[in-house]
Amino acid sequence: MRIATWNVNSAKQRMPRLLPWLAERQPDVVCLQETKLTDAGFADLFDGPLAELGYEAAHHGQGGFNGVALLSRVGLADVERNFAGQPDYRGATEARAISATCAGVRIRSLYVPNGREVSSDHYDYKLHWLDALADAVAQGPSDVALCGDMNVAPADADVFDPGAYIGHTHVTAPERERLSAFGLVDVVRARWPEHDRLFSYWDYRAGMFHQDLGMRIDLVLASRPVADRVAAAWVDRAARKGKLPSDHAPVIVDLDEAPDGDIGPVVPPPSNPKRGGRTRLPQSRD
DNA sequence: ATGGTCGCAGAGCGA
Repeated sequence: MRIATWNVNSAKQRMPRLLPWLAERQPDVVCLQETKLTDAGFADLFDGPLAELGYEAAHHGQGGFNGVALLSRVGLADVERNFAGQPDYRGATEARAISATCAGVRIRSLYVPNGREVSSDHYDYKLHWLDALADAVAQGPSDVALCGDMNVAPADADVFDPGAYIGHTHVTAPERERLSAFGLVDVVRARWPEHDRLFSYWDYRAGMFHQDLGMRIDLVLASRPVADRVAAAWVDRAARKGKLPSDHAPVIVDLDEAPDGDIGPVVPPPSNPKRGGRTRLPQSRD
């Protein structure tokens, strides 16, 4: 099963990139963020084309800002908008989370609040939002993947220059502690532990993408049973190139088949016949 | 090239 997550920065503007990308990459489950559409607006634009490509879709939007969606061609059960205990911002619930069960995995498409400035009310909102999400995830099923724009770079290797971010959001200890507190596996980092160029977001301004001056803030955080199935995990940089790109690239994760509980106990292989003494490798006799 | 990137909205703000 292939899972992808992509902050598209307006699904309407990204439609000419998104639909061909789906056809090319063939993800089974797609988490979208920043659709910037109402549910009706998303349905009008995407229901037809997505059905054509074989996807069911669930969208949670408000129009203008935020907006998240889940696309699936392997089932989309128990769709949940927001999450239990999700905090409001200045009295309003924002469209930043949608969840569903797809092929046995609880998938959450998340757009974590930006935080704007350290010591702003938006930063406090971000930390509370992550705390509440951790509580909700802890109450949920054991096979889970949090996918989306976390607006936190987990480590210094996840920004192009740690010095450039001193005093900024996305890299502070409280934000990073919130990510760790999920107790989940950052599957792209786990797959590429030494890489320092795994960025998923580059500012549109000043040729940042061209110079590869980015951040890795789009993550797939998986519970151990799901992380143990990861066969591939990568950032699809090609989707950030060319005309009318989002400022984020998609993250793609391939999972092997879930272990099947119905096949019974594994039968041990027959033991090797005794040969008397140590087994020897074939010797060349030239 | 006297701007500087987008998107939403239809001015300035959010990212």
